[in-house]
Amino acid sequence: MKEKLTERQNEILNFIKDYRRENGFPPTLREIGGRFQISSTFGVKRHLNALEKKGYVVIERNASRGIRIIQHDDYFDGDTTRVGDEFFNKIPIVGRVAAGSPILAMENIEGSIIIDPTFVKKAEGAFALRVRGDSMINAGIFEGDLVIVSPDNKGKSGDVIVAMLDDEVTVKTLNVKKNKIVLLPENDNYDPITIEDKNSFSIIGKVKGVVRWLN
Amino acid sequence: MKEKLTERQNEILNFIKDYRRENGFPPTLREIGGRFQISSTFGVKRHLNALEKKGYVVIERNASRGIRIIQHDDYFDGDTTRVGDEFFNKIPIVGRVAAGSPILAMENIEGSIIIDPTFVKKAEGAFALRVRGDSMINAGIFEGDLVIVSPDNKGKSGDVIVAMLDDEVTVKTLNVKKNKIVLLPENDNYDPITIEDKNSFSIIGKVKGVVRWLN
DNA sequence: CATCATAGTGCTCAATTGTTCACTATCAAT
DNA sequence: ATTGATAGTGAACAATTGAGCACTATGATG
Repeated sequence: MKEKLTERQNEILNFIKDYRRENGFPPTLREIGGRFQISSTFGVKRHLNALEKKGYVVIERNASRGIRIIQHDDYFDGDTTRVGDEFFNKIPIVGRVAAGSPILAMENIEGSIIIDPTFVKKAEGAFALRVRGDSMINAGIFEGDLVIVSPDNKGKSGDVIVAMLDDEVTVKTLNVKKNKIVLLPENDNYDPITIEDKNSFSIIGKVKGVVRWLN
Repeated sequence: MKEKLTERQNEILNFIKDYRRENGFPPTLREIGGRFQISSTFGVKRHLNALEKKGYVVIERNASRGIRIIQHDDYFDGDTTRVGDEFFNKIPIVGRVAAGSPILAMENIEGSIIIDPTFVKKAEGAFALRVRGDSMINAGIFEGDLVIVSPDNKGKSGDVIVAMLDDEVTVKTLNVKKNKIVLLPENDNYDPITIEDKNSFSIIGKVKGVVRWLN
């Protein structure tokens, strides 16, 4: 079993994976540093050393961009299928969530959908949620749409996120102020929701995509 | 169409692919030269330049190992893949369409996307079109979104369709009146378009879905 | 409080790597 | 016979990139 990563290390590992998928080769130390405002290559190098020690990557000594990513086992099991160089990706569709039940509980699953693996990976634990209500129409998210949710990413201010609020699942734009969390609907008929009781609130994940089928 | 490679160029391209698959990153000029007993990096570089000119790779200037391998998919046959009992579906993404060119011309294709075969089948000749402009925001279709288009289905009144109008591709709601075709934008800032000259107008297909990726 | 792991700065240095030049050689096609 | 595309040498140079050191800071833990 692999050792657990710190928050920072996990961010950096994900950046390396994304970069490599987009460019076909891994980033340099300075490119990683640039992304995270780490001005010293040494700071970055130590993160890589930590990732290597914990078994997530292998670093080629003195080689530029010499980062080998070690695939997690769970990348290959379950519903991710490898065909040649491509990964096909089947994620569950969550329909109406029964109050109090874990969102991915069997009773909440209404089916599955294949999603391009360029965008979300099964390894991220992504799932699709069918949207109820019209509170996000100004963001182009309508009743019945599927939003693709990545629980690995809890979102930052301005992101569209899925949250659990008083046993209900809701899609809103996240707005973080100093000491205050506000959920913004994207519909003038609804008011922003200010989080008063942090115990009855949690962020499930960031919305990474929207899928709609007509007729 | 891609130009033919020489024997040597083909060997080198294959080596780069193999190297990348084994190591997770592309080789350096000297590593390529080492494999083929080419002592000068310049000799190797010129092979890469040739590969780039012929459209097989893209070289990142001054970047170590900066070799991007361009995938040459044949979009029009053999891209439905069977895995077990499931069919996976890869359809081309059409970006900006050059005026006067057929919409699926190679120069218009910017990539491909895997779509759940439950919704659109390759057999329908479906493709994805990247949306330009904001004329459909009230229908939840934004600039940059991908609309999934089925050319088998020319749509009926009330459907969102993709049409070719005066050498331009446009997404609108179709409205058929007796003896008149009107294209309705879904944005109050735009006016409906009444088709006067049927020669400069044709329906490409019906929009069967919308896909949007955030960040 | 002391200790340890994590995280970062600013800097130097060495190694790696890409770029370019002038020159040679082969082969196919004009 | 001359031209053009391909293929390669050897060297010098510039740019990128990784490695390492001394030092600072924070939070968790015992």
